[in-house]
Amino acid sequence: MATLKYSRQRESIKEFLMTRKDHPTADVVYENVKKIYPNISLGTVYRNLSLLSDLGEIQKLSSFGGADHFDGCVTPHCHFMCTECKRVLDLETEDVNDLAPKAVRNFGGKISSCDIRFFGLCEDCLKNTEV
Amino acid sequence: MATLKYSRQRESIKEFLMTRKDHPTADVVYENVKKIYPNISLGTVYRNLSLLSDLGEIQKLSSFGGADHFDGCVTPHCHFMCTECKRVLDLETEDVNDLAPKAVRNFGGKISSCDIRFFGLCEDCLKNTEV
DNA sequence: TTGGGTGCAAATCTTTTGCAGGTGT
DNA sequence: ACACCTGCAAAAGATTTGCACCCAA
Repeated sequence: MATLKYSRQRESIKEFLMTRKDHPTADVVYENVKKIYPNISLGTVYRNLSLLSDLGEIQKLSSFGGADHFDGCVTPHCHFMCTECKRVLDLETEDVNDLAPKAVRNFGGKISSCDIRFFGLCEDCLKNTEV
Repeated sequence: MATLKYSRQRESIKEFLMTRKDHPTADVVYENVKKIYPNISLGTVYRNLSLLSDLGEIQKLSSFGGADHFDGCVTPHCHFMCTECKRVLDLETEDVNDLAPKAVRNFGGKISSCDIRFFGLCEDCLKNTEV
């Protein structure tokens, strides 16, 4: 069995994610954790992001088109991606994450989670479009 | 300007997608269309899937973890992915796709679409688990 | 001591792209 | 004929993995 062992790299990766309000990609995590552990490798970052995600300590936001994004906040919440600047943001919503599964009809399987994503223009890009 | 020109390959790709209830990946599309046009290349499949998706004639379901899936049905509806067998299915639901955007609070941007995905065990995998 | 963790590099997988030649209009 | 489209292959981007060494328990 896989006994989890402490690693400063994993700790640092998780800490970094917690301090970020945006949702960095593995690459961005790598660049930043490298400031603390210059020898860390991208492979280690991927391995730990994947491990933390399996443990449910972080959330993996699979492909919004390009590279995966990672979210240090695991409370269910919706995400928004700007089709212009590609930024990924959190969204405040009523409790759609609870409601959505209840809207499902005629399904014999078992739903355990749901992921809601919105697309459109973020506030900044909307302003630029109006000009 | 890009004037659209007919191509039997594109036609065949779209036709194939319409006949499928599941949501094949580019690779599966390629393997199947090759039965009709043995010389078709994977690049052409990708180019046309991307083009059709831009035209709004098909729907691209970006990364459920691995390769993108494509859906010949463009009416808004939710999708489900089995965490066990990785199958992607359509789900019948109340009109959450209309409701979800209305649940958003304090957002200054403009939402133009939403994508709802459920995860869990499909009917078949649920049965196998119970055994 | 022992098995998990790491760095490095190579490999894999998915998708995109440049180019020369083919084809619809 | 002109512009778009195709096949092919190489390139690009993201992620995984094999291996020898390192380190926490």
